[in-house]
Amino acid sequence: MDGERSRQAIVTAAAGLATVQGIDGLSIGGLADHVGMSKSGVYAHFGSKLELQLAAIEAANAVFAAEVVEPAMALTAPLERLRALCENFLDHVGREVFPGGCFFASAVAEMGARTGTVADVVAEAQLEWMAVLTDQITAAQADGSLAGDLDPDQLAFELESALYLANSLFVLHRRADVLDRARRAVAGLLDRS
Amino acid sequence: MDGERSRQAIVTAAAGLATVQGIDGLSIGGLADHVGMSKSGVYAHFGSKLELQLAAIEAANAVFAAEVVEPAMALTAPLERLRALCENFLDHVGREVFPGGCFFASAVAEMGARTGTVADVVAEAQLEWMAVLTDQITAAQADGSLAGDLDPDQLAFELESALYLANSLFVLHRRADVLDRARRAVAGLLDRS
DNA sequence: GATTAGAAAGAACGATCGGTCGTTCTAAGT
DNA sequence: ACTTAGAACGACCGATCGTTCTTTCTAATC
Repeated sequence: MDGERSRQAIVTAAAGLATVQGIDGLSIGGLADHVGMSKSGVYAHFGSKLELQLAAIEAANAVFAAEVVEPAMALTAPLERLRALCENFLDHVGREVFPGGCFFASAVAEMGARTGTVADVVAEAQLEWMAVLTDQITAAQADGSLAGDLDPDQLAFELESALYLANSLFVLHRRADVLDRARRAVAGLLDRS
Repeated sequence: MDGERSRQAIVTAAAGLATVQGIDGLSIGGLADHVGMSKSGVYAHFGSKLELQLAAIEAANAVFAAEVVEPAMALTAPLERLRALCENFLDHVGREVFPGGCFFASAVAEMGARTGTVADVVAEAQLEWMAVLTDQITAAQADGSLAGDLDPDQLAFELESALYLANSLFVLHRRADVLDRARRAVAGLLDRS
């Protein structure tokens, strides 16, 4: 039916608005105006605000997978996958897919100190993303393209830290050069061995 | 008078609550309950919510200066100041001075994509903090304790990225080992030359 | 002791919040 | 042609939001 298409439009708009107003600050009325529908028309697609929030997270996850993870995983060499993961992330931020930058970066910052289902889902998504990085690091160590004596979790932390700060500063100051700062940091981390 | 003391208590509580609920998500009624006053009693100290938010930022800035910046600046060697700035920050986060971690980290993430006075003040505070780091880097280069050919802004970015991610992950997962990850990253950046 | 300034309380305002309900319209099934 | 399911609407609910107003209490001033 036609309902699935409008539901998708609502959920995509919700994910974008959530990067600016927050997942919690997102209002159903404002979302309805943004997609040109009535408040109850939007609400009918979800039984509660919680379900809307979870659907928005799911939509953001799909966007992130399609833009960042999957194109990198299409490569074969682990080190090249790792480079692509970082570059795809920075490119994804720079293209301003969401007005507030990476959805999960803003979600982590907003929900980090809170409890509840949304916070749990966000925390789990963050762990999964770090695991994607760590997996490729250990694989790159196994095939000899990264030094075997380094700590995979430590390297993943240092890579993610550059990506994470670049996203925040790009959104805050709207200057593209912070993305290049992150690219240089990533190159420094991966080319050292 | 006694009014200044209660105003200080309100503003300190507001800064703490803002790291969990957000500067915008902070409600005056909830803040009043938290400090054991009536809503209008709290409100009387500030003419508007905007003034309350600005006062909370000012209070957080004072806490940050007293806990992180000033103790580091009491040292004399620029490189030791730099180390102390990073360590004081991580220690400040680990002691959970604010329940949501570093006030400005959450403020940057929340206000990054928005416009208005609060967003401007937060953005300026972030620039000032980065300038504190950069100043000590260039000073350390001048006295020979850091390599002269490295880019101060790049090193400041990489240091801050470790601190910034450590703060977010500590708040999100409540695991103290991410602070040690950041300590190792900082040591790697400063001991390389 | 009367006056006064400031701190806090209490009630109420318009607006908006998440959420509910009944209705209308449309398109497919029989 | 009649029925039915689903999409969307408009009106409304109680609660809470920021904000304003008036009142009460207290402590210092003259």
